[in-house]
Amino acid sequence: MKMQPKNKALDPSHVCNSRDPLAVRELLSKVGDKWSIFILLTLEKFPGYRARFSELERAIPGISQRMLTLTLRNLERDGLVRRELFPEVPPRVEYEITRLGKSLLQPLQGLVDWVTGHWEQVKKAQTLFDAGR
Amino acid sequence: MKMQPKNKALDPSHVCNSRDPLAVRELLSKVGDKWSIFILLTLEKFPGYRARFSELERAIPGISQRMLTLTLRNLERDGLVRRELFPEVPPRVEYEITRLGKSLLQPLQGLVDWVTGHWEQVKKAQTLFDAGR
DNA sequence: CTGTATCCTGGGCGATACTG
DNA sequence: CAGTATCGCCCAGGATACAG
Repeated sequence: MKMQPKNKALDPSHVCNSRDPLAVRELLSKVGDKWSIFILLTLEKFPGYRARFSELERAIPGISQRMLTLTLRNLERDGLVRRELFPEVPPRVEYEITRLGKSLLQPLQGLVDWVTGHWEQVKKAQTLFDAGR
Repeated sequence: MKMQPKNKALDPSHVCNSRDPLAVRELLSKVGDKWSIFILLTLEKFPGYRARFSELERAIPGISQRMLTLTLRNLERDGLVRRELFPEVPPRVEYEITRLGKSLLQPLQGLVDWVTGHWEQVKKAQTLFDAGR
């Protein structure tokens, strides 16, 4: 975490206090990575917000074993997901969204809704922009 | 965009239709990059949701000229930001959040609020996790 | 079944220099 | 002032093989 020098004369923090953005950026550096959203939204669809490793793997097309493990580990570390190991053979592991994780699902749903409602506009803006070179 | 094989027996899409996640992932691949959030949230603080290039540069500590240009260009392409060039010498350019962009600020504010309310818990979860190795 | 260990590549992004 | 061009580093993440 880097601290920027405090120069009152040049510091524009009276306009943008830059605390919110910093924290949100840190959140996005977690949940904004390639697979976290998929895992959270997929887990949400399972009964009891619970699924085992292999179920997630099948439910998320294109994810590699490696990235599923790593991303789940990060989500677990952030307290968004809980891991439960059943000592059987073959081993079974279940992942479940925590209360904290569920609380995050609501603002995320806000993004989902925005996309649903505005994606067309974005696409149109893009083609318009690209048309103008 | 890759299509997964359609095997009804194994396809768990009745559980997770995987359309929402795909669109949200695409959104996050834009707005979830290193600087977009900073620009949007910073622009929001300026009167009239407007600021010139150099103001943004000063208001966002650490951003390079290159990334400011590139990120602004992407936001403009997506229709989230409008660029206005005043043909003076020296040239002046102002950036303004569009209606579409403003509509995105609301779900983004949801994320900001979540961070504000839950960041402590995340940090605590992390130290707990790290303590257990 | 659920991971872990390596290797490898593409691209995001910073630093720097130059332009109208 | 507001860009564009070039170079180079780093690392997220894919492929593959192996392990408990």
